[in-house]
Amino acid sequence: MLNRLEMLRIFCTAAESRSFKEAANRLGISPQAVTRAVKELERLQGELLFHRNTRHIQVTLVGEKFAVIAKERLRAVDELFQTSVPNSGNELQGRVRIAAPVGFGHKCLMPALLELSTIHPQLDIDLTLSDERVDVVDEKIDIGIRIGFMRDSRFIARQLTKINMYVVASPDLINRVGRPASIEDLNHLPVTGLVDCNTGKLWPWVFSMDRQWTPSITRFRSADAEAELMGVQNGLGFAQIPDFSAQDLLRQEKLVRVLEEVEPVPWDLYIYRPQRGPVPQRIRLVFDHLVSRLSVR
Amino acid sequence: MLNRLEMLRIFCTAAESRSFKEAANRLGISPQAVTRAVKELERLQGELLFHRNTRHIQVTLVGEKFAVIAKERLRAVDELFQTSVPNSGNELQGRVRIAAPVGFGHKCLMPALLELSTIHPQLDIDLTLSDERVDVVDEKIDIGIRIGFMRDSRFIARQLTKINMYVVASPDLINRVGRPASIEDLNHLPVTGLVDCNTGKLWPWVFSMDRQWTPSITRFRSADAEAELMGVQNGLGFAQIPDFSAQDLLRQEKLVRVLEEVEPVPWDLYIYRPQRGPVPQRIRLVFDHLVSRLSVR
DNA sequence: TTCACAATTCCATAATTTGGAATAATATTA
DNA sequence: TAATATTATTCCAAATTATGGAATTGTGAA
Repeated sequence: MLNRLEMLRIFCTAAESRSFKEAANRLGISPQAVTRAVKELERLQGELLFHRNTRHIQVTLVGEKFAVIAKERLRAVDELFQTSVPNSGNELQGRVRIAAPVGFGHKCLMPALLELSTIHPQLDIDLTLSDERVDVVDEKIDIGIRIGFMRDSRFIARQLTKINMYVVASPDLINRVGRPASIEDLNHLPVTGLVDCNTGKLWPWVFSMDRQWTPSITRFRSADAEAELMGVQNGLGFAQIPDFSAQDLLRQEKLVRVLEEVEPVPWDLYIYRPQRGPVPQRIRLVFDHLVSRLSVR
Repeated sequence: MLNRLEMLRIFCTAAESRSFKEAANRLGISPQAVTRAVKELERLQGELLFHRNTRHIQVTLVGEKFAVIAKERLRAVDELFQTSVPNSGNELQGRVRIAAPVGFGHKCLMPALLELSTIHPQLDIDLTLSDERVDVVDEKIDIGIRIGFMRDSRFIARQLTKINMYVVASPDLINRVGRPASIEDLNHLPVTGLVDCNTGKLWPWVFSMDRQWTPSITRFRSADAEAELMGVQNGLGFAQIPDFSAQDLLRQEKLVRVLEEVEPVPWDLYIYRPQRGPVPQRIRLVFDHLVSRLSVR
């Protein structure tokens, strides 16, 4: 008999996804496994939980109600396996190598890792922050975090959240030079730029309908996102910043969003690790901890 | 990785048992499976949940607290798979053949089956009540209930409860002839007897330290336990009766226990079904229902 | 000191799970 | 309208996990 807990987990994830394939990706399993789990659950419940065809899925009313209860109880059981602090067994000793984008690392990842280190002092976290494309296998990384696409079946990937890209500037700057009304206006306004370490060129800004705009003349540019952000805060120019970097400053009204109507579709943030095999407990522990902490947004 | 839900179930059952072997019997699994589940749970929790050696087990304090929470959450998840009344799918249509001892059938099994029929009107219960040894496979029985021993690996067996055997008589009879002070005294007192259908002879009475006593001269004898019980109630003689038959009459002081100090160790009551394989849903449903209703004592 | 019994470990076998490949269905695009 | 791309589903061979018998070890009772 299928693992009932996993069945519920799969069902709940599918209920929050636009397709079984998406649910499968989020869980790091195959689409067939999703189909099987949902079918078996429907058989046990004696009810259809999804209306579906090859083009889209729709939770039934029964399925929605069931999902609410199931998610809660699933969480309650999962807690039984997470709340306790394990003994310092050998399995939790050892290094965990993590790679993540710089900005995300500073803003979101470090708090989660500090929390983890408090709980598990014996873990040895080896964190590589880089905006370069890091290969998990070749660089001997245990866990990676990446923005964009995960079309590589070598990895178990889970989507953590969505990353929005905002165009922002300081209020002072906007008072001085006005707000851009279109993407083209950026050509005549001071902007900062983030340098792509791989190419030495500036990252293009992305907009809705796959439009792109690359700064040519910048007031400030750097490969260091932190430095760019400082420049933006100090009125050096407009910049396109991921929401996790900008949101606190936006909340404090130290930065202002512009060109909101042409914002691009959000990018996916993934956490991934090498293809399954015997995974050390400490890797799994860190992976699961990061999934749970970084998904809450 | 082990099935976490089953791990919890095994742990909770072990926490309520005097040995891992007993827990294994109750769950219809092997003792190795219990050992494995508990060890894995201890590894995940990083705590010892049992102090144990080959002679006895003791839940730790941590284990006790964990068991309380785990049991509740396990029940909540199990409910997800039980509360709904499934559609009248083909799988719940059909006959379920059950065999049980006569007395137990009348007293305990029928109420549970009536309840089940109310919930699932489409079930077709085929109940065979007999004190003969019924072979589940040969007689095409889906579910059997048996008192005594289940040393047959052909079956999935679960212990339901313990059956005590009481020597009882009516108060009137005791007033007339006195109480027996020893097993030997029974030779000089009126007794009733239950006839073994298989052999035509009287069932022996069983006592502590594996002592047995077989009535020779009886005031009344029958293969029908109900008739024997009526005889006992009406003062025809002493009888050895299982507790499920006697307990109501004892409570109402219509019968009185004697020779309590030589009562045998309780016998196990088992529910069993043929060895696992594809088991129809309705069989499983009835089996699980009976397990849950008949274990409560 | 011996014995009986149960927890645990090991290992071969059985059962289950898995994902690639194939098939069928469906919305989108040309 | 036909072709294409994508996804749900099914099938099947391979991989992985679960299982219980046998053996070992430990422990309380006789």
